[in-house]
Amino acid sequence: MASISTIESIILGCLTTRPMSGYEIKQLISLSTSLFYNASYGSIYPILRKHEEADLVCVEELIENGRFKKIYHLTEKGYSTFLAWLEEPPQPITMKNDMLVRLFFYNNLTCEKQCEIIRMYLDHLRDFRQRLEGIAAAAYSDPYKEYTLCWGKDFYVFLIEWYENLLNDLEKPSM
Amino acid sequence: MASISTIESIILGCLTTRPMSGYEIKQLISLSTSLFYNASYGSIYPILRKHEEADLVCVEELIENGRFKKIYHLTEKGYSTFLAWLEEPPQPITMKNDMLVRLFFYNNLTCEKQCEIIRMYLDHLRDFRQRLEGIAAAAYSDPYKEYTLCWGKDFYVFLIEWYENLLNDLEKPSM
DNA sequence: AAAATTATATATCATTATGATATATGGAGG
DNA sequence: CCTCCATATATCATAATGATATATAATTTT
Repeated sequence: MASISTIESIILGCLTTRPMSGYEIKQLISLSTSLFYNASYGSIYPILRKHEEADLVCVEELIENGRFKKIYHLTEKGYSTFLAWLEEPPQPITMKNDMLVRLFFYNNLTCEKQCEIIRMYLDHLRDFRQRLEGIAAAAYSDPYKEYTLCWGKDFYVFLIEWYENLLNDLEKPSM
Repeated sequence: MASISTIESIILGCLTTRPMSGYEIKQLISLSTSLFYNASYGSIYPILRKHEEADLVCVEELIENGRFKKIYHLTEKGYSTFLAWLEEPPQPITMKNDMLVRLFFYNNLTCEKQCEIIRMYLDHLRDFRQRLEGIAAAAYSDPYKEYTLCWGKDFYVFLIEWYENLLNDLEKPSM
């Protein structure tokens, strides 16, 4: 039995909380898992159709406030497929972190320029962290969702401290 | 002037150290930036051709030990394009971290199963960290490459500590 | 009250990137 | 001698992104 992908699983996972539309799934992902796993409309809509064909979800078409809407419901097969995925071994973490790529090649830049960019980057990291801190963990339905929110906050604290140390190092006059 | 992408820049960046083949570029990326930015052959070879057409690199075709080889050299235009990229503002970090996706939906699993998976995951993280620690920073030509290696090690220390704390939390009998 | 903007909602598409596979040769070890 | 691994280039189906198109409802601004 061929296993399903992470994005396919996230979509099923969203539907374990309640039936919702593709648009609502995208919204939920954006303000919950997007920091560690994102998905675009260009993935979500085709996967929902694929899930429907595989009987993992079923569709309820309705008109709400004059607006056409497709509500996706998780089937039992969809739920058991999701549970099976949950127990599969996690894949290695991959990342797109171009600030570290820049740092890797920083010997091509003057020290002033390096520090200027890192200072700007730190501002951005602190801004982002502030926005994360603003999200109330209590808004979530269970402790696991709080844990992952907490991971995001901890990760940005790690990044900020790391770049602060780097800046200290670079600003220290070398011997 | 349209800017170049991060992968396109990494390839130019590799060529700032010395001229090399597509195969060598892939090798260098695999054991240096891959942790925070990876690239596959399916990206590298087409980009090298694109760079050649844009005069960012030039090609030296040769036969070494009877084996056909294309050595790519960075042009001046290629170097200035790379320098311009270095000063551009960094993009937000994106990630594929499916362990956190699993955690996000862990209310669907028994506590024993949760702990079992996290313990296995911690083993994997510790293994990976050990392998990272084995890479000698001294092998690198400049301190910036050491910094990024150090970031990788620090990131895995962060992850290990984070999941150790999580495991403690989950194993603690709830009131 | 009209206009503009934002939110809801689905869908598609060109471009980008991955992961796998194909092809071929040299070198090392059993 | 044969197998396996490293070197080396290339392509391709599949996946995923980011942007755009389309349309309507709700809200905010002028």
